[in-house]
Amino acid sequence: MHAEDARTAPAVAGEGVDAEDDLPEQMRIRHDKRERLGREGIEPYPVTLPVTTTIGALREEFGQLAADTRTGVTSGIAGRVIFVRNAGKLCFATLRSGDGTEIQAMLSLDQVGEEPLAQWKALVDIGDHVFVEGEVITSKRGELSILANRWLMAAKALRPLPVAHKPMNEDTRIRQRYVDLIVRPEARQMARTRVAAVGQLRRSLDQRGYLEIETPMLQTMHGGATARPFVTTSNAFDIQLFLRIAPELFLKRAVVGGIERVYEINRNFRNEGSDSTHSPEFAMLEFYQAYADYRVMATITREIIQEAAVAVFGSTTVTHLDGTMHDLSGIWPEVSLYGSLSEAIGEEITPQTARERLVALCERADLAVAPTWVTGKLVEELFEHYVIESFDGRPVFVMDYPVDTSPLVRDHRTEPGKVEKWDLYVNGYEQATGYSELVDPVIQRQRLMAQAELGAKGDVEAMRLDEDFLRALEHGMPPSGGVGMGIDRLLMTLTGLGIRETVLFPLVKPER
RNA sequence: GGGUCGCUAGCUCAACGGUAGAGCUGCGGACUUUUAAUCCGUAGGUUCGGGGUUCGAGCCCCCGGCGACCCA
Repeated sequence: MHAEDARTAPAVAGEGVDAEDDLPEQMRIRHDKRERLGREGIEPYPVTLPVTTTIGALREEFGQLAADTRTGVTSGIAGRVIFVRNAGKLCFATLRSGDGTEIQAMLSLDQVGEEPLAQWKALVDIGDHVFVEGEVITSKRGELSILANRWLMAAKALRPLPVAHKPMNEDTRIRQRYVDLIVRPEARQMARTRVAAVGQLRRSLDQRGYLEIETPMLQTMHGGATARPFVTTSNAFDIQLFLRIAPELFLKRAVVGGIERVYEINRNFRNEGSDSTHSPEFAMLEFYQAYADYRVMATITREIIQEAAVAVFGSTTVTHLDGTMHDLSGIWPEVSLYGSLSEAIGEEITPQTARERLVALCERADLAVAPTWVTGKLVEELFEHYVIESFDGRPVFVMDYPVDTSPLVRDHRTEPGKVEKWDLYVNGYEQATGYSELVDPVIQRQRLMAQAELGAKGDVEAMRLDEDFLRALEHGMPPSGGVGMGIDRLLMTLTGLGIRETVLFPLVKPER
């Protein structure tokens, strides 16, 4: 009969009805309930509700009451229905607020009346936001409850929640984080852990006399890192713009200008793929300090990570979500990049080692080598292949990098061919990097010229020759140390989760 | 980039190439102290999309989409 209607009805007239009919059964029913609420004079989406307190506040004030207590206190609270237990003349529902605190609503025939109780049973689903007003009591089983004298819909949910007791598919969790946040306490906790950690980073740097600034995300020239940028356009200026890959060159301009301790926490964008440690957009802390070198910066980096751990866990021993404990206390070991690699492969590797030899070593290790790679890049690849696993996840500072992969870093004060740069590795990934910054404008120009040559040869990751940055350096930049630290990766270090769990709404391919 | 695996009801998962099922959720009923309530009854499907093989495809083959893991 329905099919008959659809066939004979005019297409336009039938459209709305068909769309409704195409909904899954459970959504259709919730749409019907929304309609019925309106018909029966219960606003499904009221603009305001007579809320008098929060679930958390009631928990705090009355959390310790003995079973079967009446307080004589009347409160109005709102929350999302997460469980429903309806009996004939007495209904229970667990309400939860956004901070995760919960309270039980009780609706009894004699308190709330026949029609409101029937409407509650018929129209309230798991997932709805409801308002309940009544006396604060504890049930016979001791559960803190509101014994309702009336209820109102706060917001009708048209989609059913997933089953609360089976973990959702990971992809769905990420794509529909709003659902993940509703059903999974760990997801809500991550949002708060992130705030705790980032807030502490700010306090740690503020206490050390740093000034937080914001530098351009839209840049006319990308620089400060070797990475492929996202390209966009300014219609008004009719010019090509880049989403920044790093704030480095602007923070250094600020140091030139006299902001001698400066930092920024903000997003970088790199036009690359994603995996469990990479995301095309990621949050980054960069901080620069005049009259400091890379060793000073390493110490500060260790301290602020430890302080973040204490802010989150109350201890420098962090507990990952899988229950494992990781000790971040004390001084972290340093290893030499070239020294540790030489030891690992049983052959002396130096900045002077011939390119052919390094290529041969890479091939022996089954590492794919691009013909454009400079010797430093080959050494870094070999290092990542042979050495990092031996760190066993513990934090390690890897010291003194090749000059040809680090165009913004000062030459090592004693070791030719190397620069004063470290990478901090934790759990096998790069957590932070620190430099003694290159401040000699003549050498910086040479380095950027070399980058420009690579770019001319087609290296899409090469840095550009930023004349304005060089002009700034030519005004004199004090000797400085600088650090870049991944915020998402700091959260990974603290929680043991993948980057897509530390970011609330990571970029995912559209579902089509 | 390469390899392996996965995609089935709102959710989590089954199903030898032969009538697509279960639990929870939903719907109807009973129940005034429940805690993932319980009991009885019941509905719910474009098996990721497109081609092919076959009497017959969720399953086999090809192309594509999305994802996970491993490798480089």
